[in-house]
Amino acid sequence: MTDAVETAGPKAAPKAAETAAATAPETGSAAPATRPRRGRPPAFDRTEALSAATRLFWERGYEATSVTDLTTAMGMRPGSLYAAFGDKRSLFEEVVRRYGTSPVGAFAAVALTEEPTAYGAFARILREAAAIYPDPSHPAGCLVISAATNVSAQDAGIQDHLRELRNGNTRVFAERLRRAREEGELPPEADPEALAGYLATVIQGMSQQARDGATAADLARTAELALRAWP
Amino acid sequence: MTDAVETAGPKAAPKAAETAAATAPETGSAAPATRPRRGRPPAFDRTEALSAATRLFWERGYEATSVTDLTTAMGMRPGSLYAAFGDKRSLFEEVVRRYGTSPVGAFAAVALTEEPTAYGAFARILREAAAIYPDPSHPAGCLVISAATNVSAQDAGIQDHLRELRNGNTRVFAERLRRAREEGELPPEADPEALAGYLATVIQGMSQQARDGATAADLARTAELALRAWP
DNA sequence: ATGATTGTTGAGCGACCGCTCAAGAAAGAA
DNA sequence: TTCTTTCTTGAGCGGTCGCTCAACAATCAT
Repeated sequence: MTDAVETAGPKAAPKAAETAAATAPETGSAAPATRPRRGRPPAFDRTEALSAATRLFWERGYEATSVTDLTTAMGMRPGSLYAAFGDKRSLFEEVVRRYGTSPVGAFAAVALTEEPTAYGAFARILREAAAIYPDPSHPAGCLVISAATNVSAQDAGIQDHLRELRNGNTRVFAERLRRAREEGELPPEADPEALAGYLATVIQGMSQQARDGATAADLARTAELALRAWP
Repeated sequence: MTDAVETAGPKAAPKAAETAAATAPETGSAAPATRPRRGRPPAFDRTEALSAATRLFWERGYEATSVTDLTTAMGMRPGSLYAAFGDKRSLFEEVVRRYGTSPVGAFAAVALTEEPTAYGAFARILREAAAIYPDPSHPAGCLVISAATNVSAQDAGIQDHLRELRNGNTRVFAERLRRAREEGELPPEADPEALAGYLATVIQGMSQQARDGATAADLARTAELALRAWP
């Protein structure tokens, strides 16, 4: 349950960060690029560091994860972290962006594009959620759903950001269901918005259930029951 | 969605607090009690203070609510708060206990005891959740579901406490559904545990949806769709 | 009156928060 | 080599965290 529509658009260079991104936009063409950078090379692997940060934010949430927690898990001192990622908030946003393009974070969008029917797509989404959310190879549930539910007033923007991602997903659901009704897959009296809200509700509930210890088998049964509401 | 079975049992006097509780267990019988206390009377109304604390914890969660936030909203200085309620954690636990006995927090337990059929009980629970969770007279959603989802390692106990309340409710759901199957209301092939998990999932999802801005009308449609999965 | 009891107050404790910065280290460029 | 560039390091900034405490205030008991 995360961004179904990946907005890799403007981005408006935050301030720092984004140093190890560009591989070779200049330098002619043929060579496989990766011309050695200029100064001292970083002592950390950016991808691994982001994975460690993702794990922490996913497990505890934004505010409950301190910069000390992050530097310890990422194996770097505060100065390096701030030079590489900007500030805590920018790091979190980069984590969320990366999560949205990962298999675990983008499974819903993938199912929507790959499945020919709406029912096929949403059945697959619910069943994959049941398998992914309690998977022990990562923290339980969905990062976008659970990482910024308890925030103080000064970090309300983070909460709003994730909320907008969630509500955006629900809108994408509704869009797909409207199309299904137009194409005759759903009966004319079906209510796409209501069905989208229901499916989002079940998915978000499944994330919470996984965090409360529900197993993949538990959630699979929930998914099958949820599908019985299909018009 | 909170404690369906109210455990007003042992309690084991925390440390401080509980001062304004006993009204008149001694002093004979007839008089309407409330014999004046001994020392200086409190300058605050305990119920009002708890309501203010409840609102804050409900809205932002346990860790995101600071003691400064609490003292400001409750109209008292730190010393008074600690003398009256113990510490922040004890205050939160008292808030949760009180929430569990309030109409908003106990509606599920009430429906389970008042409705003769399981379907009647769970239909009422879903419909009342749809009306209560987005009610603007209090913070959105359910305090037990959303007040301790993001906590640091040192407050994991709070998270565990609320999780146990949630899972306890699911067990009460399953118990009611097992009875319904035994009594023939549900077919023999029905799976009470699975149905309980599904209903808990929908309810927890509805709480999240309410916090994301879903209206009572939105959630009412979700509730009706969810009920279509009933065996 | 005086003492006992209970509650309020304001100052402030140690710990941790997010974050910064001068100094040093490791690389390519000259 | 020396310069420039990039990254790391360790110390530590101001601020907020949860919480405590001595002094004072308001009530009942005597």
